[in-house]
Amino acid sequence: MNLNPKQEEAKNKIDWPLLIIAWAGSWKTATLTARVNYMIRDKWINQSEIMMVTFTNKAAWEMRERVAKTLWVEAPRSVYTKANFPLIGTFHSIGIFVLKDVLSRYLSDELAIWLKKDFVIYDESDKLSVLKNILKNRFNLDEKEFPARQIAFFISNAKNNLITAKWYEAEVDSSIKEVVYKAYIEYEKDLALNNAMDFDDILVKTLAVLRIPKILNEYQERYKYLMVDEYQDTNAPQYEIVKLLASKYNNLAVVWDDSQSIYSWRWADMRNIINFRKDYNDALIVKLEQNYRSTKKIIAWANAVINNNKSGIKKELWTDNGEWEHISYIEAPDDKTEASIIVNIIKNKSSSGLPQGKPLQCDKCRDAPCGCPVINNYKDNLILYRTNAQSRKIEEALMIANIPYRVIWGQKFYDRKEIKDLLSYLKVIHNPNDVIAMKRIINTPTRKIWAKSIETMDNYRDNFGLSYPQIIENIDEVEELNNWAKNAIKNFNIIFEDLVHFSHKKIVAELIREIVKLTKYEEYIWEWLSKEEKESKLENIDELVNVATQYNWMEPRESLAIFLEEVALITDMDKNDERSDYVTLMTIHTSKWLEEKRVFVTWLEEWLFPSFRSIWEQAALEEERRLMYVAMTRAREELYISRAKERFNFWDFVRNPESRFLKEIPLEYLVNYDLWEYLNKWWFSFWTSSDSSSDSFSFWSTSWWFTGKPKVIVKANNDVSMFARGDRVSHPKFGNWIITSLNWELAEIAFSWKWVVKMNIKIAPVRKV
DNA sequence: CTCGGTCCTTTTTTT
DNA sequence: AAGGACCGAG
Repeated sequence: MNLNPKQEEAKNKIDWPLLIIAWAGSWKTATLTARVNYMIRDKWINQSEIMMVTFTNKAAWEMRERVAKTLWVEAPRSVYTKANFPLIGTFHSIGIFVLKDVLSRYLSDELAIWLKKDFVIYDESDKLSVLKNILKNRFNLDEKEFPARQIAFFISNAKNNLITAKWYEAEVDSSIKEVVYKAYIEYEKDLALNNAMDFDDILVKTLAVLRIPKILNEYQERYKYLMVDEYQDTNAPQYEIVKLLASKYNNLAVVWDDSQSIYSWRWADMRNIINFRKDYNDALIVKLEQNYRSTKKIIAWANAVINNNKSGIKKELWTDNGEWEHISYIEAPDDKTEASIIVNIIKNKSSSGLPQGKPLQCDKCRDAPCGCPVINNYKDNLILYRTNAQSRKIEEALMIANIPYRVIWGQKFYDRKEIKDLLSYLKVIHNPNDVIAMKRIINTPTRKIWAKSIETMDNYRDNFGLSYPQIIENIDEVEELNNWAKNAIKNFNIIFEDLVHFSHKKIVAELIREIVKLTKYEEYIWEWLSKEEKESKLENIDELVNVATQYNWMEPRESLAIFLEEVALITDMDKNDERSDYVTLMTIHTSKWLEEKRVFVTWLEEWLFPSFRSIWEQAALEEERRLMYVAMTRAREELYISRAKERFNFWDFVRNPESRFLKEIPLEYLVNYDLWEYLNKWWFSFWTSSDSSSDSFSFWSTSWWFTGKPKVIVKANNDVSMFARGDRVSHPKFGNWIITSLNWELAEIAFSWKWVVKMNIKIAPVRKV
């Protein structure tokens, strides 16, 4: 790929502070790749002296891929690979990398942190259960008055502003902060006792370690060339980390775009750029303003919207691309119609659904529209919304139309009970001090170790400073427990020790299987679930094993440790998809790293987008507007924006005025979608397509997690006479419903008391309960 | 006291 | 979907 002069300039300045202002679609990733390649191939810089920080793991993966390609080597699978290759990862993964390295070479005392090498990472729910325990059992506080979530928020806020528990006292100015202060101290104690870190700690501890001159010096010498992408979304600890690392050689390049800063709620601080300018007042500034992604009309629109923001640099994004299609505005009467219209547009524009599936794709079109009669795939469509919960209506419409899709959620897969259970086993095997994990699994599956026994052990732990494994091993000494309880605990210990033993011999994938076997986890699932749920849980377990096989090439205990670390940071969106043909749905936040040929931006109503939480405050509102800008600039060729006059939201029907962002868009390119003509067609096709004669009709479900493979839940062919009005039916996706009306095959099914959905009961994957 | 079943609530955005 | 509250059975 040829770089333009600006990109070339950014590529060549490698031994000087550099600020790359790179606006949406300016091929900054390509520029960064070229820059790394230039360092290595032209300037003979040692590969392992280069560090690049990305915002997501997905971006890191892609970056490693791209860099590897230009170097003709295979891309390392993770940050941890010891090969001679640049270190490319997120702040969090690099932080863990640093901590592990340092902890293996120094004693914790020297580092002035309590962390030990086998630390674990607590996710949001682990964090909450630690806090709940503190608030309820130690402080005896009412959860309504002092919700754990809120306390967690304050603590997180403190950490990200680099305020330690000890120093928090100065912040106390209200009764809630009084509680926060006390809880913060206890919380830190608990983490230390469990050798655990939360997400914020990863950054804070990394910074703490780098503040030790000797260690800082080591790292400065090791990584002399630094690059930070998405610099506008860095927070205080991240800023400090970068500043320290770069302070010796000053070879720091940051990529920045204030119009795409959408993470202030995670304490991203836009002022970091001001600090950067102060720290490096001689930095070279390069502006990449040419957009290679979108059509002229889309760019003009996006510019118009973003320039309504008072703060930030004025955007002068431009492009050489053609004008192409107008942008369409869909103003639907209600949310169901909104979803139907979108789905129908996709259906009409896609050739993938055709029975004989024509050969797809013109090679030229991959990079830019070439004017050929382009054939469209489902995968060319990206549907965006403000919050995860908004995917539902669109999913329904897609299911009815039999279009494969996948929903990308932030985390989800690792939030599922069965996955958390199995991971907790792994965590306890890895680090027996992990109390949260221990408590989760000690009685899962049920082995009659009840709350009372656990409470007793907790007391021992608190009063004598013993760890759970120590207590369990010497359970006979615990006087408060009767023999019956002791035996239950001993039985657990037998399994546990077997597993620990096993973990030294076999890799983590096999260890997971062994856990399922020894704990009789399948039987446990068997007992309390319906068939579909059970199957999906078993599939999830298989998938977990599948993911774990990536670590097969390592030593057993190493595979366990690294698997756990990566799992803590991985989210749903990080997994590479296999380019199968499906429509993708996700939040705008998640979409930041990608682009698509045809993009739909939905729910453009006041209160929803911009969110009702943001409209009262200028700064928050401007962030919502940036979000709109990000959404629009994802589109390469076609952009649709939609709203519904009435919709079901927050458990009620609401009518909100159109979003202010709509009014900020210049009318000249706007086309109103022809609703009425279209609606007639749609209803017609809707009823005929759900005709019972289509035997091969199958429902595609969400398979938002890991594999990215859409899969068939049910090819239903129900006996309609089985159903009657008033029946309760269960749907694998939507749960239990009630049939409120039934007209031949067409049923109206109610979820809660107000929300009614029509579906064809013969083919819908429902069954009677 | 201890357990297990049922009903109710939850939801901004994610490393 | 899953944790918490609540209640009835043992």
